[in-house]
Order: sequence, then C-alpha cells, then structure tokens
Amino acid sequence: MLDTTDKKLINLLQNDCKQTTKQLSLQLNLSVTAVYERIKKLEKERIIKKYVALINKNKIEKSFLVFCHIKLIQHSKEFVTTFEREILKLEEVSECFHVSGDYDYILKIYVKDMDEYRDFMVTKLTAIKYIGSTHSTFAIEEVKNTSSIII
Amino acid sequence: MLDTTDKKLINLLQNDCKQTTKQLSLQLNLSVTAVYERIKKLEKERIIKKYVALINKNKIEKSFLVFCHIKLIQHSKEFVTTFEREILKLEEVSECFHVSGDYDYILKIYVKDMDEYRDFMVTKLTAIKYIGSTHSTFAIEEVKNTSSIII
DNA sequence: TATGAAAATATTCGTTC
DNA sequence: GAACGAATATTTTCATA
Repeated sequence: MLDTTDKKLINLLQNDCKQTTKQLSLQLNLSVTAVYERIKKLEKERIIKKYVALINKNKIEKSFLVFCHIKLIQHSKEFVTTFEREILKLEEVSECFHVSGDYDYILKIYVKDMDEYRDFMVTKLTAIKYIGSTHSTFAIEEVKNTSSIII
Repeated sequence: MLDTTDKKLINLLQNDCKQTTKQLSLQLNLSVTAVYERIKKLEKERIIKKYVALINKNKIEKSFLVFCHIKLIQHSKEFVTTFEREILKLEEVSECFHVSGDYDYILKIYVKDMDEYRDFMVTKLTAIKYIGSTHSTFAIEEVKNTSSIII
C-alpha cells in the first residue's frame, strides 16, 4: 500500500520527474537511497507508468482542439472492435473513450487549424466504417489541462 | 524552426523522457553533445513545457472518468471569470475547456467511483456560482489515452 | 535505512566546420 | 550556429554496514 511519503513522492514526480533524488530527498525528509528505492518500487509495481516530456502545442502548430462525439450505426462486437482498431491508428486522436449516454465515443483531436480538421474529418475519420454520426465541439480556450492527479 | 532531427527528438522524449542523451544520440545519429544542446534549446524556447511522471489511475483509485458538460446561466465576463477561477481549485478536474456549441465547458474528472463522483457533484461542483446546467457522461472504457502529439 | 565507493551520466569547454 | 571529443561535475547504482 502507499503511505503518505509515497503519495507525496508521486505528486512531486507528476509535476517534475527530472528532479534528482537529492532534491526529492530534501522535500521528503528522507535519504537519497530511500527515495531511490521508493521510486524503483513505484516503477516496478507500474504505479508510475512512464516518464514523458509535455510539449507546448502552440509552438508545434497543433493547438486547435476538437472534441468529437461519435455514434456507431450499431453496437455489435465486430463494429466496436473495428472502429476502435482504426481509431488507434489515427495520430491526430490523442484520446478516445467509450462512453455511456447519447453517443458512443468521445474523441479528443489536436490539429493545426479548422482546415486541417476538415481534412482530417473527410479523409480519415469518416473513412472509418460503421460510424453513424459525428458531432464536433471546438475548444475556444484551455482553462485547465493537467496530466497529474493529486493523491 | 524545427528540423527533422528536432521533431524526431521531440517524439522520442514525448514517449520516454528518461532516456539518456547517449541512448538518444544513437537513435538520432548524433553526438551526445549535439543531443544535449538540442534538448536545452527546446527547453529554453519552451517547446518542451515540462517533464512528468504518468501514473496508472487504476492503482491509485482514480479510474472512474467522467466528462461533464456545463452551461453557465449567462456569459458575462464576471460569470466566466468566477467560474474558471473556482474550477482551477478543484483537484478532481484534470481538464477544463471553454467550448463552442450547445454548452460552455467540457470538464474531465477523475474520481474513485460513482459514490465519490456524486459527492464531488453535490459538495464541490454545483457549489460553484453561475452554473446553469450540467450533463455527465461516464467512460466505459479507455480506448486510447496519450499525452503525446506526433510531429 | 543509511553510507560511501564505483559506474554511469550530464554538463562544460575548446575546437572545427 | 551546430557539431564534435575530451574534461570535469554530478548523479545513479549498489555492496556493505
């Protein structure tokens, strides 16, 4: 189980994973080795999944964000499987969740601008079989966008 | 401007930022120093925003994901500002985007389970002033969820 | 859990293209 | 300005107490 120190450590690493174990040890009142061992444990147990660099989307021309709600024409196993397999291939789709309610999937799509989005819709998304309908919602502003979950 | 090597480097770091410059240099056919200098440049220009650890939500009891669509009662400057300021304080809300369309905001919320979500709704979210209506959509399955944008 | 030595890595520097 | 290899500084890693 995770104790308070583990949780603190996870929160620190979610915010900046390039801190040295020495820096972490000072914040946690632990020795360098103790921090090191705890991190290794968290990695081994796959509580820490991976370490990544987060990129400023404005600077790489991928700041146009669209939420796309998708309904399939039917919910048979084959339709679901095919759709999901095809979605995984689309690099513009950063997230895709199967959801309950009025539609079947919510997709988060990052592209350069509206032109690129239209192109994506026409040539890639709607080329996937079994899509019944789509509804696009455009982001006007990013109020909050964090990868970390405070525990 | 970013050349092909920069883009490759960014993609590598988005996938694993703990690789040593030596490992990166082998994949990029560059010297260790050249890789080092390119990374420093990307950090300085804020193209790389930060380095973070990604946590397995299943293992920390935060795997219940809800998309919440919110409409404000009005769109005055004051209402928008107040709402956004309050949302930033809620640690359950990992993302919040101001959007066009049928509602004003899309929120992504991670909690433990439905009970915790109900509690969050009642005591935290709907306690915020100026919310007109909310509509919650629950994730059944995570099909794709990546922090990286391939460039 | 802590210490410290050994190994690996990051960082700086002088030089070349 | 970008790349390189050599040097130095720092950090990680691991055996041992």
